[in-house]
Amino acid sequence: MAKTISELARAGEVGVETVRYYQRRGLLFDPRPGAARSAGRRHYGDDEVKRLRFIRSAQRAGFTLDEIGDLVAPHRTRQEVRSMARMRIEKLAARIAELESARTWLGELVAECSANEVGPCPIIEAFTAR
Amino acid sequence: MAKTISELARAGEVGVETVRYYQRRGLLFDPRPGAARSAGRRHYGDDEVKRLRFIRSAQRAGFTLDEIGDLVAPHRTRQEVRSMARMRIEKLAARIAELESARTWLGELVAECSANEVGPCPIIEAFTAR
DNA sequence: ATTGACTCCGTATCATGGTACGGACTGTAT
DNA sequence: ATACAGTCCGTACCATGATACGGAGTCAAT
Repeated sequence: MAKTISELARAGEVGVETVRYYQRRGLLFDPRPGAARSAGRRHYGDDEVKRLRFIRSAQRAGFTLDEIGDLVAPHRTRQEVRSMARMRIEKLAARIAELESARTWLGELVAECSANEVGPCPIIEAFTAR
Repeated sequence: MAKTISELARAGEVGVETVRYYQRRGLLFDPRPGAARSAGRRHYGDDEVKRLRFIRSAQRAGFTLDEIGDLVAPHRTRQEVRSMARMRIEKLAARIAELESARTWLGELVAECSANEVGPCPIIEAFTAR
């Protein structure tokens, strides 16, 4: 239950320096007031692991650390949080569409390039100018 | 046909400073040898526009500028270019899957949070630790 | 009791992709 | 001919998200 910083880091699949960085940014609880410390060492519980994992999930969803800071701010209402989540969902949809069209584009270039082996590569043709 | 830098930038939908940055990085042809210059001013043609647009497309597909530099390097073969493209397609697929699962995750949190208006917000619950 | 791993803290550095600034100069319109 | 916008060049700065470093202290096993 009581973890050291490196155990917390491992549990969250990040580096120790990253945990410390998140603490500096105020994203992770930093038990300064001596409460959960002993001899200068901090100790962390499952709540911290949970929060660290939340941060990573939110990052994967494309939230920036600033936005995550906003999200976990003390006085956020359910309405506010939901609206942030919904905005992110929209941006995700847009980004997914963009990546999908990029994938299609690249796929076409590859197919075209593989089709005939002679002449200039169509992919390379796509950016001629030397 | 013969464009100034700001016309090139507009055509590629980037800022002038960005064009200059790409030149510094060797991604865009920089007509230093006086050829396509007059009185210290550079001039650009459609080939440059094409290349600039290619760079932007490649970026949208997730290539880094370094990778794009590799891609447009002088002695790239068709095979090499195709293999880089295929690798990128795989990463795109992975990234798309990740974003889709993030979207699902967020969608579920929002639905859950909207379902009942009482008690703690499930989204906020997802990151408890203060 | 000594060693080796870990912790804490502050500060510095990195990678990526730009954006901004200041000064000198120049093309174009009036 | 003068003003104004645009250009060139070098260098500096920005945001984002880490990662590294050095020195001092400390815990835990041998």
